[in-house]
Amino acid sequence: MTEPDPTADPDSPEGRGGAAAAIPAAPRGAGRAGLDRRRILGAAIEFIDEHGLDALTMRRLGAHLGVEAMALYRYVPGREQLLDGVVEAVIDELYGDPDVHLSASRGWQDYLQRLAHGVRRIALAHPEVFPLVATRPPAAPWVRPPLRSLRWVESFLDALIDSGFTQEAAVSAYRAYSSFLLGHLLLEVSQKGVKIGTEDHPDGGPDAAQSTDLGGYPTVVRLAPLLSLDESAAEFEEALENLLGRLEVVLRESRTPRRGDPRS
Amino acid sequence: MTEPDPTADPDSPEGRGGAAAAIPAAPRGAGRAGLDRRRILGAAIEFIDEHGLDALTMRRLGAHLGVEAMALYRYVPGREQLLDGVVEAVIDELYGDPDVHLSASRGWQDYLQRLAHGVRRIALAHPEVFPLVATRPPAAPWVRPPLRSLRWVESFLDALIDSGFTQEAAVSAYRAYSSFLLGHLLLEVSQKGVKIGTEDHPDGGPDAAQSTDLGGYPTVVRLAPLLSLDESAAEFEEALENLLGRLEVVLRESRTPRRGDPRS
DNA sequence: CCCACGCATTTACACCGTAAACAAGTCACG
DNA sequence: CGTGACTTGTTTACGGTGTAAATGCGTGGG
Repeated sequence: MTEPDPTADPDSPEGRGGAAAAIPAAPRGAGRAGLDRRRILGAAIEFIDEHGLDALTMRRLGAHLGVEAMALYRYVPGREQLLDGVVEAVIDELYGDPDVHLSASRGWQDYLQRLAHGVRRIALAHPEVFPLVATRPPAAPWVRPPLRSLRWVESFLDALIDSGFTQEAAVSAYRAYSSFLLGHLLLEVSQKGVKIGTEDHPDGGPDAAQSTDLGGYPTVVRLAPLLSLDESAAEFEEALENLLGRLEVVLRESRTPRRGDPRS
Repeated sequence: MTEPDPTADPDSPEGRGGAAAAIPAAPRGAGRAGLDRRRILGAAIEFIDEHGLDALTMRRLGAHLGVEAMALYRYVPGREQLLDGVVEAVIDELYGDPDVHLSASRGWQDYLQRLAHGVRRIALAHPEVFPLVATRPPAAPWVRPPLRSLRWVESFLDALIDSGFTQEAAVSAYRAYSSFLLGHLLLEVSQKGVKIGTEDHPDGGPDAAQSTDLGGYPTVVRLAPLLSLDESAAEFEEALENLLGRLEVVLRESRTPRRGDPRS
């Protein structure tokens, strides 16, 4: 069952072997014994995925781990840093993804493509966590969401520069790529979250007037089926492809710095 | 003074007449008398802009208005809804922007361009508020950040459809446009917030090792000047232009619906 | 005059993050 | 074995938060 449906989203948590979904937080056999920073972060991610970000509380997370809230403070300085640790841990799942490489051994396009899908996989696996990635202030001024860790930025820049990009081009590519990834995934995740998140409308009135009155917006109403259609995967692919194409142009232009001779 | 510098960012709060910067919350002359939902929302925006989102508390906002916290509850159901009201109010500043039109009277490209810059102006004017726009769950499943209000979505779709886009093309353009705007502005705002936000490093050691050890990231270190360069305005313009170009292609193709004849 | 009503305050409560004191292992070493 | 230091988790306590409920308090109409 769940045989590989060709129309399925390749980055959705169900449509894949499960990489980048589970965090190997508690490799020990037993569950209860031995607190640990990794275990705490893993539990926090699990908790957020399950109950939402607002529900995460030191006390509740403690309870979830079978421990008192204050116990967490021995491994985490405070709640803010715990959240920082959460986004770091989530991003670190990239290292465990066999489809994402740190070096552009098969060309920069392959590198960027794999990286993008890896990040998307993470975003879809942790839709409640991902907004954190976008919101939390970055460590260094230029390391920005969603490629938070310096290691990935380094890898990104190296990959492009090794592939022939100038330094300027690599940096501008980093910016374009980051903003594309962040925007697209944030939007996609927010839509996902709503589609399943809030299904509580217990006031089942007779004809149930929708939340807001759609009265004055005929076009929106008419296009509602199209608007609520979920073609995220295809759109992502297309936008990504477009970005890569754009970068290719940049690269080609940057390779012939002065000579007006593309030689066709 | 502050004469129009050609290199200045046209969307920055200082580089402009001031539209979309001040919210006309309290048109009444006096300050203290008469609470009011608009006044509360305006004060909340002002407060967030000034002290950051985390600092916003019912009690503090009350104090800021010269009133007790519970007084706010007569005009706002609760804190969550207050924040919803804040993003709504911020987005509503678009209506007061003379450079942004609700209809594409001068062509859809002009419309999209003006809208994008209008939203950018708002984002830059309220960098602390804008992440809220991205994070808050949308009212309807398909009305998503950053074009939260149905009225703008309606206007957007109408503008494109009136300009010859098919319904499908208009919807997909809406998605591409939204995600572009959101991603770019979120990144830009987050970078802005850091650049000025955290200037507190009172531990002025002798050689002051930067926050994290930049040891293992030579490329990042080498490109730091480039990475911290702020060319947001130009990048925004370029990415926007590219998006418009892409949409133009979509439009052209969508105008020849079936004939398998691109001719050449 | 008075009283009802709209508006702001006061009070109260459960919950939050976290500082500080405390207890309960665990382990090295004499 | 005793004993002290160290690790780990708990208890207690405090100030702050969102908000329900009761309380005051002008101010205008009968």
